[in-house]
Amino acid sequence: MSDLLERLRGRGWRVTSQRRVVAEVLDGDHVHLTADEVHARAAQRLPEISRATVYNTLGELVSLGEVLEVSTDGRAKRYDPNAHRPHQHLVCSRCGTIRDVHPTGNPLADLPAEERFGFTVSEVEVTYRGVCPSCT
Amino acid sequence: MSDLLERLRGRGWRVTSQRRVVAEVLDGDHVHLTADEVHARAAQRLPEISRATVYNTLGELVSLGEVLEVSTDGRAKRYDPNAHRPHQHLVCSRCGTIRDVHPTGNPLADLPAEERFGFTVSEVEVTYRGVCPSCT
DNA sequence: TTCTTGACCTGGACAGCGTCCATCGTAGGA
DNA sequence: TCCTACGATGGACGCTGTCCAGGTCAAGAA
Repeated sequence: MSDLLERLRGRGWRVTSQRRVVAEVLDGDHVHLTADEVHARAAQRLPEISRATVYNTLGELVSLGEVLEVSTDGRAKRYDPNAHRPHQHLVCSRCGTIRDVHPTGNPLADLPAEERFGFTVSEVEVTYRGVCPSCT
Repeated sequence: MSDLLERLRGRGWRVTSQRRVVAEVLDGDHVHLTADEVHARAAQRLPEISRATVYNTLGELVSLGEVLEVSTDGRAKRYDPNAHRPHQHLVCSRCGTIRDVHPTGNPLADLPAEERFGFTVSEVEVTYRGVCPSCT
């Protein structure tokens, strides 16, 4: 994640303290924070950072393909920094915990032509649901 | 869908005109209405029906397993009356149209034990995304 | 280092979706 | 027909996300 800012600077991004803090908050594995959580953590380091800036920065990171948007519960969207390794999600139905998982096989191949209704299908998103060890 | 009301009455549901209208609106194939759309259509037949009642009724139908909740876009949830035949969804990224589809294979089997992190996995949700014929 | 400027940040207003609650109405059994 | 508990109403409220006018500052130029 440290070279993320360099990559963005190379694309003409102005590197500000706000953007740096948002990028730092989104570092790590199995990170799936809501915009509000990102804002709360960013505000610990930069108390005056505004909600609008967090939303803007997250939106930019998503358009640039550096962060994925995940909505597993129909409530707040979550932001997943693990955008460069394809993966799916495993969600606990009780507590909402999310893990990145790597299924075998290619679900795109499982959709026969006669089930495509003329669509040009380009993506598949798989969400596994169950109960995590702590909630069992 | 006509026996739905009978089934619900058998479970102790009080059948009111509001619940009947909501159930009727949700009849058909490839129906994926938002709560607001359900309310608008219900109000054509029963002008005084309230938003709260529509939300309550939809929530009850979901808990009873008669209707599925689908959130494909992170915005309003959609309600799918086709709850008794397992299926997945194909969504147009441009216009948002949703089709029910039936992939081959069993995605649950594609998640190896070492990728389950101790979860008891019980469900999979697959969303295919692409561009529909009208938007091409 | 200082200057300049346009991209960026801020805070608040606003909109969409959904929930809650006190009160009123009514389905369905006695 | 009457009673009553379950359901409907609608308005207030909360959360998530967007937009905007005005103030601020990163980074290149000199």
